[in-house]
Amino acid sequence: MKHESGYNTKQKEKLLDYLIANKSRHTNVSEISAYLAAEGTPVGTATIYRQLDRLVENGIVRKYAFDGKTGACYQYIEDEQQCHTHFHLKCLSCGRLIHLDCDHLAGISEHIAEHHGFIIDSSQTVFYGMCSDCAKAKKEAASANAEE
Amino acid sequence: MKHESGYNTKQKEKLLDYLIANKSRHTNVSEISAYLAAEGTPVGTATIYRQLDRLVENGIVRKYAFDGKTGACYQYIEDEQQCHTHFHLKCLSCGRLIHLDCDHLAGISEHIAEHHGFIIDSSQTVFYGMCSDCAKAKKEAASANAEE
DNA sequence: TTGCGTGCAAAGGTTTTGCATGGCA
DNA sequence: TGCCATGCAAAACCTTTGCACGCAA
Repeated sequence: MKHESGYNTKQKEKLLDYLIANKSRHTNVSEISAYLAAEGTPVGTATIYRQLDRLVENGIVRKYAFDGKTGACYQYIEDEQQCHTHFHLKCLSCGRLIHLDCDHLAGISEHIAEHHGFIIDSSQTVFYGMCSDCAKAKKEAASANAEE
Repeated sequence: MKHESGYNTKQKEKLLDYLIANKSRHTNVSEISAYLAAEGTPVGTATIYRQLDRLVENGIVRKYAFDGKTGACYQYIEDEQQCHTHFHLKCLSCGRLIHLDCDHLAGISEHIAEHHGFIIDSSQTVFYGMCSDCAKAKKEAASANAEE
């Protein structure tokens, strides 16, 4: 099985521990770095990136690249199976990222795979739009500004 | 109607010209910058970003953010109407952008709007994954590397 | 003329790289 | 012991921001 290649160092262990402990959500490098430092095992940024890269390559961790400036996010992959039913919604107004576990949506992947010959990587796919809060706000602004 | 707001400058014009001329594919800032410079109308990077931002806001250009380090990509949106039932598939392997007109997919927006209170902007939303060609190629590579 | 758009340069943030050292196997 | 991983710092990169000047309206 594709597992931790290379040596076992405590940095790598701690890093993986953290990822696993937070597998329900995604983190980023600065969070990881801050945690490890606070935890008593400060790890250099370069090392974190290097380990993360390897973990991603080995399929142990998933990398999300929502936005160039925010920095990439990483998340431990618990099980292969959870991948295809999990999408993300990102609000373009407030920037909120919403995790979406929905069986109905899972059908999308299948539909597209079958009918369009395209395999969606839902971990990389983000639906952009507006969350209910922002939609409300914009609706009001728009009605005041209607021109067409 | 949401069009080029603000003044008409030759920089903006050239930039838009380039985007329209390359509407079949996506470009990035360095490409644009290089082109404009070679073309005899060098435009400052800051200006390109600023104009691009505005174009994106006005719905004239679509912005893709694949990866932090690659930089964002931009693409001219040909027609307004194509947007709301129209999703995009982008192959992460070969970079191909596939336009997807499909009634079934249109239901996605409604489902998410109703059940998740989120309004998808399909013109900004891109499904990332793998096209059939690349999937085939990868499948072979993966089976050769199977360890479990 | 007014004020927006532009350009330059500097700042900001994330990620990568080089090199010497330290630790795993 | 040999080699990989680490750390630090510098570099590279993309993007944003400040400020003065030029140009569109």
